[in-house]
Amino acid sequence: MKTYKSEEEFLKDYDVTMFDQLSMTADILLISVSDQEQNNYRKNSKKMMSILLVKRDDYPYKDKWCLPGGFLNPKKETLEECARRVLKTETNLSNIYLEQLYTYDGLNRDPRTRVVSTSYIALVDKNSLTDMINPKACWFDITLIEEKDNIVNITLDNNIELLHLSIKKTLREKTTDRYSFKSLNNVLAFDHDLIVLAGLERLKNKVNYTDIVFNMMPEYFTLGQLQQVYEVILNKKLLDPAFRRIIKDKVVKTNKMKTGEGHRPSVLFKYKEPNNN
Amino acid sequence: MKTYKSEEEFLKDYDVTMFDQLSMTADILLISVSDQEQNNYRKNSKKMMSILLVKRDDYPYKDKWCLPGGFLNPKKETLEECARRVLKTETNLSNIYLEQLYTYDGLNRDPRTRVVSTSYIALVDKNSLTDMINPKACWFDITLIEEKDNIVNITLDNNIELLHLSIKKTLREKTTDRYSFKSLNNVLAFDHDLIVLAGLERLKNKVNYTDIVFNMMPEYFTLGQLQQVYEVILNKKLLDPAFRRIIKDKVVKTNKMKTGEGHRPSVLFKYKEPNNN
DNA sequence: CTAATAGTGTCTATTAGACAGTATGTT
DNA sequence: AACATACTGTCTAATAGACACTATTAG
Repeated sequence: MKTYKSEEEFLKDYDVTMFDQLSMTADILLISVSDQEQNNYRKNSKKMMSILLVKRDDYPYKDKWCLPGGFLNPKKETLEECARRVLKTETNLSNIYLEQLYTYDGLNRDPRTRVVSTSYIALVDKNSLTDMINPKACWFDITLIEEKDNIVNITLDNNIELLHLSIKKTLREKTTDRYSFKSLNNVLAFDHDLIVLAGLERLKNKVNYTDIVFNMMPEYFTLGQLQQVYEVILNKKLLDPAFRRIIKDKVVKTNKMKTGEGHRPSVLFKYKEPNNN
Repeated sequence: MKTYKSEEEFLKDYDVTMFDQLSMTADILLISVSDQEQNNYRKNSKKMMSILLVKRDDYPYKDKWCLPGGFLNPKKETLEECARRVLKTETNLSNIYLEQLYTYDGLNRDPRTRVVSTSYIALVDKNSLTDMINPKACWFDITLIEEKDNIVNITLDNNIELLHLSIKKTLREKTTDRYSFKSLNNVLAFDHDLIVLAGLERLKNKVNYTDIVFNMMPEYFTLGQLQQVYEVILNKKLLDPAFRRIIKDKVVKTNKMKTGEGHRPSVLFKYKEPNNN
């Protein structure tokens, strides 16, 4: 390999056709919270986080599950547009909340050729789109357990198959928040095990200082439902009065009520846009 | 489409040129905090944040300042390795703290061809490497002013030139933290105006819940110096007792002192690794 | 002595956590 | 009436903000 003494020298040598180029993909971690049916008519349905996976029907990684994703057309679209195009074909939905997560670029993450993937988190309210999913796509409920030796176990369940991912986290230089992730069993195709974990952690963090949860909520919701969504994302119980204090400025009461639940009805709320200053 | 019996067979047949390809670069926002000389011998030197820029001496954007960066060699290196290689040629330093910031992929961000850039934040203690900089590179002190109409003005000063960037922020869907950024005057080459702002905001956020500042500190430092660095990053004054409460678990007292400052000497501290659980 | 920063004690205000209580629908 | 959740009041603990005070060096 020729070595360059400066960036300028490197660039001077540059010729589009001379230098190797590469392919890029956009991969999407589509996250939602689903209701688990309850046997007791009185009880509220329990919530679980779930993500959408697609079964690969061709090589490489034939028959493995992976995140929806597709190759970027560099002439025509941005990565986010690419992600939206893929989501459209998978879920038939537009106007989904999308946020860039991380760019994965391991040298051998794709056995075909060098492929760099920019991953996106997408958030939806699953209950408002159940019937529009591509038949090859499937929702998996998530159970995430953090072992104390920095190993994270993630179980994915679609009621037919159970996938068990196991990922090792190693702390990096002077950060307290940056880890190297390594999948111990590579259950999903490519490096998608890592994208799943990174996405869930990002969501967990951002829930506390942003309003992104509301992208996973229907237009009208009860505070109980909202609290359950927070609880399932944060993976811990919250106390009612504290929760209501925290979200009281983010929602507005409506004059609608949710009734017929076998217990006291509750007021339906809407998301309230923050005043911008 | 032909079907394959194994991944090996598939890969043998696979043609890389089947998909459109593109070029990638890694661009680095190298941030440090510098001492501003004081006329009064008694006073401590004031601190300013500064970033490293390089003057382009070729087209496109000839004679404009830009972030150090370079094209990825897709056969041989990851984006982070590419960033480290570029940093090595610019600052002659290895072992710098690097963190992926964002992937920029506007269709026309580079007039030559489609180029997607993954940007990195790099943090250093500038005072321990002043003499090893590439002569074409130059440190610029930063002054950042947030106007109330979501316009951010950034002044970059290298004691010879003054650059004045102006960027408009527009809030996106249900987030409270995600903005679209648009440069109003494109002072730096490519879309580097935006990378600068995004990097500074990221640093400001992460300072509160991570230990990244210590990547910008010398091995031994006084709490006064550390506080000044926090203050210049957060762009506000902190109260001494509160600051000391917050960082007391992150540092260890040494038996060294800093003397000869025209006032009471202060104890030198070191960074203390957190216990991992 | 003086200027300037180093460093600490303590009061107050704000926020988070905990618990117990009341309210109100469905069956 | 009983169940289950909705919703609120209030005490306590923990944390953040503010201010005032003492300490210590070079010149």
